[in-house]
Amino acid sequence: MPTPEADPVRPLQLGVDRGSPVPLYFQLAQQLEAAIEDGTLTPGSLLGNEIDLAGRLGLSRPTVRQAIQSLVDKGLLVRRRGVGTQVVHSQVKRPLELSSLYDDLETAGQRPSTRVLARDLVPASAEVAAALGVAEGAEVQRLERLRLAHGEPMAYLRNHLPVGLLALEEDRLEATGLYRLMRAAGITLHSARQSVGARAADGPEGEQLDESEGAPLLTMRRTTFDDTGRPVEHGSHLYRASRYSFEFQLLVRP
Amino acid sequence: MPTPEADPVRPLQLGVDRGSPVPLYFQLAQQLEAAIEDGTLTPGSLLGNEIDLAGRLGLSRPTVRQAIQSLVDKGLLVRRRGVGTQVVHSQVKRPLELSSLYDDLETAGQRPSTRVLARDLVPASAEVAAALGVAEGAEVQRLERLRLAHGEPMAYLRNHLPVGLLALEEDRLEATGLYRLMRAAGITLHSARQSVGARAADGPEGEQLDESEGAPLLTMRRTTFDDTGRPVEHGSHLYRASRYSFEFQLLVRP
DNA sequence: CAGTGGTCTAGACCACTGG
DNA sequence: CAGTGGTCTAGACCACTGT
Repeated sequence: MPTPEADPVRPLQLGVDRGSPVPLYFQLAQQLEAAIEDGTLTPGSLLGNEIDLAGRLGLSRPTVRQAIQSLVDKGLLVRRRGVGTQVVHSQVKRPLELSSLYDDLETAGQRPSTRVLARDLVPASAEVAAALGVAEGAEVQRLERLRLAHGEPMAYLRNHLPVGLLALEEDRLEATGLYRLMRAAGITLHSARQSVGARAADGPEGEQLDESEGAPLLTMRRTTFDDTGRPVEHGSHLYRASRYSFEFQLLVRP
Repeated sequence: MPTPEADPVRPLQLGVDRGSPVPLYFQLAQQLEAAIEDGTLTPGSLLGNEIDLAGRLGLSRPTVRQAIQSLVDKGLLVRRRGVGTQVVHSQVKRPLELSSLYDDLETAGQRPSTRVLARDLVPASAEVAAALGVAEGAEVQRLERLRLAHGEPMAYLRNHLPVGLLALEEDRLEATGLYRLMRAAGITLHSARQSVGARAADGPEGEQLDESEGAPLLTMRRTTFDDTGRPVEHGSHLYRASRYSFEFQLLVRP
């Protein structure tokens, strides 16, 4: 067996700008990522050892390691002790953003729109209370929307939010997604816990979504947290299975 | 508004064993994680600054930072410049492992079992070829199994693997999950790309799964990659929606 | 302003891999 | 055995936060 794809760095132009406010490790990471994306660094190729790379760039080894580590975390590089650092073999697409259905549809060129069905204060059910960390029966904001693409219904969205977190203005809700409103309000979304299942539509649900009774629906419950770990939203949504599926990526943490 | 929950470290017993082969930063991270889990470090409490912590433990600051950073990556801590490091407010459960249905069921005490329906070599379909990175029509290993819990069918599992990757012995397939076999064979699973949807069962599917025709089924397609980015498995599975849903966590990468 | 985390340096020794 | 990444140290300066 030949040695693993020997292919040290060649026409690879690396260099950092010490005048820039962008951290050096980040500049390096960006350049490496770009080189991987555009094929200058081919899958399987070795990166050359950290010490040389640091010397060539005029950086210290920890700084170079920080850049490399960030790409390892993204799944673009693999490190093996005694071997070296190589580019992964197949381009593993990056994990999906925590995005809203609205953004997903817009990205896909589907011309999304929203019809607000309800927007009021209600007492929290047991499920909502547990998700948002409030007392059962305490007031929470409720939001029910129908999401359409090309004028056709795609999903029935029901959300609950802590009171006072966000001003929900109807015209803005119809023009964009909930997550974008949150980000615009200075909320840093951090993580979400989701549960995806399926069930048959009952009569009224089917009518709202233009499906017949008994048609399969995708169900999604999601609680979203900000960067301090506080829950900022709980959703319980129904999607037409004929029109929508969830795509996502799992990463194994070593 | 009072200052954020003031609560410096008090009865927290930290200390590292320099004789241990376990890295110092890892020892510290484990102790902090345990303190968060058992409530010694309460949500919102501040950790005290890194310099002090390092001095108190006889470690350097970078080592302490490495420990803290690993917990930030896990979503257990939040750092804010000028403020400090605090424990997140709600316990965000850790992201799910890349686990097999078999393990999930076993963990839930559901006594899983497996019936192997097919185990042979077949030409790759377009979908399988694209997922595994082989030519269309090239030979791949096929595996079809019925997964049961308490003797009741839960899912119909169809997998395709590159030839020669793994010896699939029927008795071992019936006693455990595919992922555990892979790990035992020295394959390091790294990431997976998934797509989850729903559709109605057709006649034969319903019969296999003990559901009537038209019953909602959860569908899952998944391609799994090892740590070099090479695809090691592609699955196309059907789950009884009445018995199963997917739980997972999304993390936003800053 | 004082205090925090964010970045960076220039070394060191160790553990593992491969030939 | 030589070469790699993994870990660790003891400093330094900067950027941001709150009062």
